[in-house]
Amino acid sequence: MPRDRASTTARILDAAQTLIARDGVAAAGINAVAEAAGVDKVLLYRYFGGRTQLLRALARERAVWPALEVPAAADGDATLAGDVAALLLALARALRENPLARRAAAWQLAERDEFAREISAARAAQMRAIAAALRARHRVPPFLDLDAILAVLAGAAVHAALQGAAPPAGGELDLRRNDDWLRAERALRRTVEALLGAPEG
Amino acid sequence: MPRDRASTTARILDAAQTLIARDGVAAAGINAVAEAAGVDKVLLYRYFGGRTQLLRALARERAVWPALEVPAAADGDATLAGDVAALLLALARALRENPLARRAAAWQLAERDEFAREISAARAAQMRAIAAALRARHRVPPFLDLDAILAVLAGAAVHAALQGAAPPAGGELDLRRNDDWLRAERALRRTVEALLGAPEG
DNA sequence: CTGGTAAGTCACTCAATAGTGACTTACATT
DNA sequence: AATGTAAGTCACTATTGAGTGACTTACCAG
Repeated sequence: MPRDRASTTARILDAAQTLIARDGVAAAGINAVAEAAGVDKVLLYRYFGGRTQLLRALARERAVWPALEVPAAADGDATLAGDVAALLLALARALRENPLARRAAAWQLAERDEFAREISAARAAQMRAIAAALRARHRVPPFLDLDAILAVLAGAAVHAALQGAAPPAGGELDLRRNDDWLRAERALRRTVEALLGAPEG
Repeated sequence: MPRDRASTTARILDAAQTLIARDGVAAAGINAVAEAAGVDKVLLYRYFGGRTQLLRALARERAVWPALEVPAAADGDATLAGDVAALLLALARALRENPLARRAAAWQLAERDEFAREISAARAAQMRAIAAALRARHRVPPFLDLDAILAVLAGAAVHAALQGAAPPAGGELDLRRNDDWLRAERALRRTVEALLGAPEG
């Protein structure tokens, strides 16, 4: 192990990320992270200050919340319903495929510590960006409460991704299986289209 | 403290319930529960067998997942959309007002232990009951994937209730406030009506 | 009144947690 | 070559977690 602060901090963050993705945020304790990184735990305190600050650094420097391609320019073909559906499906799929983001999302729903707040902030910023982009691209009818609709439907997307990571309890959709997942996606797409004006899907 | 097994076990379950409602499932450790119940921890092992079995007993004997009034008889006035909306809103409200159920729901989304499975089972059973009741009461058009729709929209309801228990990160809806909560409820109700055929709400 | 059973108490073990103080060693600058 | 600084190592504390063995005491049946 060379004496290289930059590579050491990177390895610490990598280790924390891996542990969280595999076993959840609670599993990323100082001792566990230090051991996984192959580094003395004193260095975690020196470089980050403690567990809280380690997690904060992780939330800020790594993509703990998935980044989405927000449609930017105006596009004559695009409909509000189509854009919303595309964004929500992209969100659901990103969470489904990114264990770190999934664990972070679950943590954000369950806990109230600083890490949860950090994730909430990233999430809220993204929602704001999406809402702004949609309003820039489309004329949103004034009777549509776009913020509330986005909050509710994004919740559905997030929830589906989280639920899909857990074994189902029988009789329900098994969102780990691809066919059931597609049924859920379809339901979500149809929902958006029914709500926001529907080209046939 | 009288020598009374029944009342002791009840106090243990009460204590576990209170701790979970206040600080989450992880806070309901053997030591913490025993202390909160005013009981020696040996009794937890004697009467339940260990932490895992304690939680299982709790899941089975207390209402860890909120019970809903599922509409039973056929009612000429009832519409599918109306029934679904009513059920989803009842679910969201029940979770919003029941901290134990909220913590359980969050746990079920985040963890994979036996307690999580127990909650999933209760949840899945409820969903099955609801779907069955709806099919008994209404003719569901064959092109509607009712199971998928219920899964996605119940997810939205659950997610909203969980999100509403956490402080918001700015710029978003604050679902702890009643007016924002009502906006979300409205969005959900309109969504259901748009999807399933809409009497004006 | 006696004895067995179950309720409750006490005092531990073992492992893992966060966090700290004191030390050694590499390395770049002077 | 001397030296200060920062990287890395070692050994420790204090707390908390789950779980167990051995004890005392209340109470009910005979």
